[in-house]
Amino acid sequence: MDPITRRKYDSRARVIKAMGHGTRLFLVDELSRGERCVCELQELVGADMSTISKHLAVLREAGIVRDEKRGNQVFYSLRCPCVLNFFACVESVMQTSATQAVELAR
Amino acid sequence: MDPITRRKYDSRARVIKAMGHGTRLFLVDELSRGERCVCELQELVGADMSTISKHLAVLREAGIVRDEKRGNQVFYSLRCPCVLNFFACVESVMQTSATQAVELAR
DNA sequence: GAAGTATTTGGCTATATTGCCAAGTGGCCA
DNA sequence: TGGCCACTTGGCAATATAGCCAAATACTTC
Repeated sequence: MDPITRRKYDSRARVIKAMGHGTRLFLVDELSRGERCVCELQELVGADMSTISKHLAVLREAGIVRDEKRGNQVFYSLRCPCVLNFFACVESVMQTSATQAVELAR
Repeated sequence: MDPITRRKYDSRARVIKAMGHGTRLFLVDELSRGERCVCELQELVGADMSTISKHLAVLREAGIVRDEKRGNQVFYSLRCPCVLNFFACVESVMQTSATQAVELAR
């Protein structure tokens, strides 16, 4: 694989990788219902606020979410709602795996 | 987040995470054009065969690809082609980021 | 300006991932 | 059986990631 191609796939992978974490996937799912401030998200996840902030930074740097400061709060929202399409596909991957596991067990 | 919910998002994330690597993304893209044996993929990527094999194992364990041994070769193919939909979304995320970067620079 | 709230950043340790080499496995053919 | 080929597995070192605490920043309100 030549360096140009490699870079192309690496940069695409960076976006996907940003979604590849349980907490961040949850954050994306929650943001699909509308913008949320960090403290609301922290409440929902139940981790340290610094942890949530760092996860949100990963999503922001990947271009998946946008942040907007209002007063002393920061509101996050989805920038590309198409990432929600991942969920359906993931479900079908897991479904297929489960189905095959059952069939193998017979 | 309660343990059940956490597990749900963690297992979904595992599938997405499997795609979150440049080489694996390339493998998926290549497999979208049809089944390939490990040595063909190795040729294309240009890494050690053991490295390719391990990447394929990650994709297989995530349920994204299937392997089939024929003779002394192992052929891999996509099990859930819906993962290809990720590409279009990733492009649009990167497009949006790039657009915004340009606008901020003005 | 001081104090309070919301968030980010720095720094650290624990853990996970990556990629190579070497060794093991299984099928094919002489 | 012996050797070869395709592939997987084990093991290791380098690097990246996760999550906590503490400290810094930013905004608001008094």
